[in-house]
Amino acid sequence: MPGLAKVVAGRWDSPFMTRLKYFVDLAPGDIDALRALIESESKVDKRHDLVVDGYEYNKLCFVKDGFAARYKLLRNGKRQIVNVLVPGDIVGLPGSFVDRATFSVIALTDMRLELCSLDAFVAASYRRPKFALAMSWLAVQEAMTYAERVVDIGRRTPLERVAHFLLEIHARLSLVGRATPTGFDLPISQEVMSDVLGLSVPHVNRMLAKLKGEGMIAIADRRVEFTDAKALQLLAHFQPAKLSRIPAPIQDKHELSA
Amino acid sequence: MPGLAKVVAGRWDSPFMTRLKYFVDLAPGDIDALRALIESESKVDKRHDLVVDGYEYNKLCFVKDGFAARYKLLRNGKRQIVNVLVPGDIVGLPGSFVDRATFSVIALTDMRLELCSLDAFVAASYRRPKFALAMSWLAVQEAMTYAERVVDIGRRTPLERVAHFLLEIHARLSLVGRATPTGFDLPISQEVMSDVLGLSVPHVNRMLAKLKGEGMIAIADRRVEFTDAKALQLLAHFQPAKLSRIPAPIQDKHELSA
DNA sequence: CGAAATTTTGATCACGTTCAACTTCAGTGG
DNA sequence: CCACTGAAGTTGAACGTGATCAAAATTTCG
Repeated sequence: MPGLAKVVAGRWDSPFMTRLKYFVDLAPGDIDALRALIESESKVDKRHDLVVDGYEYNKLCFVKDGFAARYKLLRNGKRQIVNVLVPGDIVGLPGSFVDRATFSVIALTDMRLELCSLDAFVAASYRRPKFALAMSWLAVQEAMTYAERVVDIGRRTPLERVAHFLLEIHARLSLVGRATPTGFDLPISQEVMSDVLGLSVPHVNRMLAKLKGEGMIAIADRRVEFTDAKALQLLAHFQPAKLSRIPAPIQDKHELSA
Repeated sequence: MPGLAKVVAGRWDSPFMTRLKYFVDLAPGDIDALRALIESESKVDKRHDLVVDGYEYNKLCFVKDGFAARYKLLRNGKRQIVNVLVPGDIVGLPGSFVDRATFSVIALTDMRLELCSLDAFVAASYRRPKFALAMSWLAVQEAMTYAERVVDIGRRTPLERVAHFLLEIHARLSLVGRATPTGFDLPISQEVMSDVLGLSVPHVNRMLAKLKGEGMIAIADRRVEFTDAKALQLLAHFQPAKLSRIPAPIQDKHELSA
């Protein structure tokens, strides 16, 4: 709703598609097939659940717009968010691959989604193995995101954690064209951040204040600007991982598209 | 070397294969093709590196025997282990899917490995899409393991963490037949455990002592026995996630094997 | 405008780290 | 057989960080 991203979109501007193109060659036929998998679009309002812990869920559900959080609620009332979903991410990864989802997903903002059933995707994968390979790559990326968060929470100081988180979100938003080189909109509360980083709300607040005080970031109106990206990266020890490309099948060269 | 596991193996007893069978139907032809992908076997001694952070690595490398740890070393000297690899796990997941590995892997015990190049696997996947789908499922499982660890470290108490870790390893070893219903061999030091759980060594020691004191576990000679599995599961809030099966392609029914 | 959510600040305190010493045990050579 | 060595496990004391609780300030939204 806020007039932030003026995405000069093509007819079918899907952040998911944008993400795919970084590591897989998609022939026109592939793109059409992928498009055909999208059953429908839907909107979900802020604060509404997308997936509930313990229920079956079998949609892939690509995020077209908005933010969401994948989390687990513990019986002591505490909540841990394992990942913040941004445009291009898949809601049902990993939830749709198990009998009963073990994590819930909640919308942090109003969202636009593209629905796709996992069964349909798998069926398509048998005809186009490339799709299944792409799913492997996506799942690997998901795993790496989590692994990095484990390091964050386990062994980095609270200040480093906050810095690392901001850099990670920025990198992921950049991939789908939702960030400028030095800043991005971050429409999430500090409470959410604290549940991502395993800290208390007051402490997140203090760490953010410290980053501001040291001139590394500026926050205004839920927009983050890196005022000293170099220092921030040094502090957070941030090293973005780049997925390798999926090798093409060894066959007729002339079949490959430009 | 310690004469603990007398694996009465078949001709080709691969824990990796065992794991696959839980979620994918493998026809005899599939099994042969998979077998053909194994280039060679190799051994790695305890304390030796399998993957080094920052280097290219393009093998999948299935663990046949032994334990390893995937970790990251921070510049302050701290180490965070993001996952303990057990038989049936894949060393190169996710390391081989990125330009340069962002995590290192070290052998915690002497190991036996089955080598398989990622390129060969991908090539095979184009002919047998089922392989690529299986890889997706495996990567998803890896992601879920990490997600659970994030919850562990972020919001569970140290006592719960230790309990949860023991239950998780037990569940994973059970899947590949390396555990009894109530116990398993855990040939890793408390220092390793502390780096998995984001705790200090003395504190891990205290928590283990507490679990023993409350009669939930018994440890002797690097073997863990659950003396009160019920209480342990309650404490850790352990809920094992079960992968769904990969749907078969929609075609001639008679092609399916028993 | 009123109500609710969020951000900010402060004071206190418990938990888990840190550091150190000591024990235990396996392996090794005198 | 027993000292020597190094790795791993155990215990204790002191300290500091970040949680907790509480309250105020600020913003958002119905």
